[in-house]
Amino acid sequence: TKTAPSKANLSANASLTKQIFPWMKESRQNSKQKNSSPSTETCSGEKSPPGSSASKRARTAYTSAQLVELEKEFHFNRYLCRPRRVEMANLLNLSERQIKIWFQNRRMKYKKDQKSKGMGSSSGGPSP
Amino acid sequence: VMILRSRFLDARRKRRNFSKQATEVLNEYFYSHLSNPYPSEEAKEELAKKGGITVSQVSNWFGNKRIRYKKNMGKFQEEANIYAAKTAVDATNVVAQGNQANSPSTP
DNA sequence: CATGCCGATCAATCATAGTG
DNA sequence: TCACTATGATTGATCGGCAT
Repeated sequence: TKTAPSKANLSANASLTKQIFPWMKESRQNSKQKNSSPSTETCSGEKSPPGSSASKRARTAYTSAQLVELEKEFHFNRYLCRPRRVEMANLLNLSERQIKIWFQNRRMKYKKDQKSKGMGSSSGGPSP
Repeated sequence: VMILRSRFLDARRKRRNFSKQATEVLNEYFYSHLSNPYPSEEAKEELAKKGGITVSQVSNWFGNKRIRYKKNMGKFQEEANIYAAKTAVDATNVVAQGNQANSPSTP
């Protein structure tokens, strides 16, 4: 509570506060990051994996309209070709990178769903 | 904003908290591997079996646990001590274990 | 050497269950 | 009955590895 920043200063281990293992540290965006610099980039403008400077990785909430289009396209093709990706990007006002990532995540979700549906005997579990 | 509330029919609606048994098994593993709380796929399957939940649920649990633990370690102190006492595995140096009996430096 | 995909995670957020 | 917290699930986006 109280948006106390408290970046966790181990403050020694008064009682038995184990330790601060690496995974507990500020993770992500730490090791390295590729950045675009050359000219001819495949993707549209969006080419600066965050980390250091601008465009922080904000969880842009896609509108239902965008999701409907993406979902529709996914049912048509689980994989997108370059040209199509460009179209979608302009149509939905999203970067090619975002479209690519959305499809990637969607495929993973699809695979997960297929798995859960594969099992479950006749009268599956969650049936009230 | 209001345009996005189309999530009113999401799947994450009806949620049930895990059984005491499941929570027990998960916490036991988490705190006994606090140095590296990343169970392998096999370990997840075993935890899922012991807790009577799915592997995905085990993954979700560890994902949430890790983030929430590091976000506010102080809040879990008590819990940590309780489970830390139960098990001992905690191999802060599972990797070091190998070289200890051999060459100290990494070739 | 660049680009796309996969698998695992992260991190923010949603929606509900619990608690006082 | 209500505010606030605890917690399971969803998902946009990143990281490392591998294939093309």
